[in-house]
Amino acid sequence: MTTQPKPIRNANRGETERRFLDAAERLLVEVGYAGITARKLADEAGANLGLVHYYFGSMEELFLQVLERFTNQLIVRQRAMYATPAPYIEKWREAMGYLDQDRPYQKIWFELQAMAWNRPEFRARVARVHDTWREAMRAAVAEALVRYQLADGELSTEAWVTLIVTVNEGIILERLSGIERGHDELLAAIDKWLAAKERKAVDARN
Amino acid sequence: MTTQPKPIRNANRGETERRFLDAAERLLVEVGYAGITARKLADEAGANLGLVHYYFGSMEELFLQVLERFTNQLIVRQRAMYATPAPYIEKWREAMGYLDQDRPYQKIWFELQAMAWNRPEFRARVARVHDTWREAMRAAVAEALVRYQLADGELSTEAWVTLIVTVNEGIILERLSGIERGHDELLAAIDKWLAAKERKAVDARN
DNA sequence: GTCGAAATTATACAATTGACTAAGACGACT
DNA sequence: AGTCGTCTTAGTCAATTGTATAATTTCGAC
Repeated sequence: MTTQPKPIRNANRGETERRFLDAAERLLVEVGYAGITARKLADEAGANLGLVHYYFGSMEELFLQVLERFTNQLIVRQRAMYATPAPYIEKWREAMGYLDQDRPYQKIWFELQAMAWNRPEFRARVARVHDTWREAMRAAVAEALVRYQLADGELSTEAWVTLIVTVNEGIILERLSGIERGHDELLAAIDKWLAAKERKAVDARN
Repeated sequence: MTTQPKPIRNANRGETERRFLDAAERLLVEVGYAGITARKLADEAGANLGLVHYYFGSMEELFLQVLERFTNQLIVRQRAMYATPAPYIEKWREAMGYLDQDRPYQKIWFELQAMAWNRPEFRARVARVHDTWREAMRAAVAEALVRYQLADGELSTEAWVTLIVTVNEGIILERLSGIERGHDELLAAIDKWLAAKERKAVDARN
């Protein structure tokens, strides 16, 4: 009896699949989803065209796996960022750091979303990711509202989350079209405002 | 001597061109830019395939004209909205009305933007439209800041404009993926906040 | 009604597309 | 070394693509 609990597969399978998914992400950045063909993809992955069919069955399925893998990583990162006990301003600053550094990441994410606008199955996944993202934020924002004495203001936690998320998305969207006007100014003002709140919170604690 | 100042063209030329551009917009809503082919387009326009080449030369040129025409209309509407002497809250409410009613319009605009992410010529046009949009807003926002006693707050006019624009874009983006969570709540809170400011402004004037 | 330019149609074409298959290479096991 | 399933390759296929062109129709000016 073969004692292997699972059927042995050649070590290369996962490796090659990964190369395809990586290549797809690079091409999303370089040419956008509409410009990706099976041949370009195989070329970029340094693999044979036939493997697209062998591993994924179709381009549709491949894109779906790209979406799955990418959004999983996205969620992991978001959760890690918001789950720390650090005061909100630190999380905000980390998020703004991503906003500046991760341009390719953002291009991938928005290309996937644009693709999803016209594919119900993809849309559902994108919607779930958004929900998960908001959920990861909510506790941190709720905490911040208390810490910064905003809890009895005009905006509920849910409204604050919406405000924060949409501003972020809007900024990314504009940057994809080469628009940066006003971004730094707004973000600097928010940072300054948060810093003042944080200072006040620290003072009150002493 | 023929006294026609311009060579006579069949009356149908402009009409047919318009049918193509209209059809392209409908298809942007229905299937997205990546799903538009010359044949689908001719079919949707109720015209012959050959006319795409006859009138536009190429699909690229056709899309460019769609972008031009659409953004021109967009700018006209934005300018008209912000150029009135009405208090800011009315303009805000009108804009929020568009946000709810003009879903197809938004889909067209975002598809064109997604298309532009990977085409420098399109990107430049989109960037210019964004600038023009902000410009149209700026005066109205600056006025509002005075009227609502926010002029000496933490945010400059430019920062306020960025905030307003990005929140709008973020909301539209989320809705394209079927996400509506928190939108109404945030918008209602903003409306309430603006209404209070407006009331105060009217009272102070009496 | 005839003429000629403009508009429209039908058709053709080369190139590219996603999908598929048969044959061979590889690599871990006995 | 031999075996067997996995992986990889090269090549094929029908369908679709954007573009082009030749033939036809339309329609206002004369």
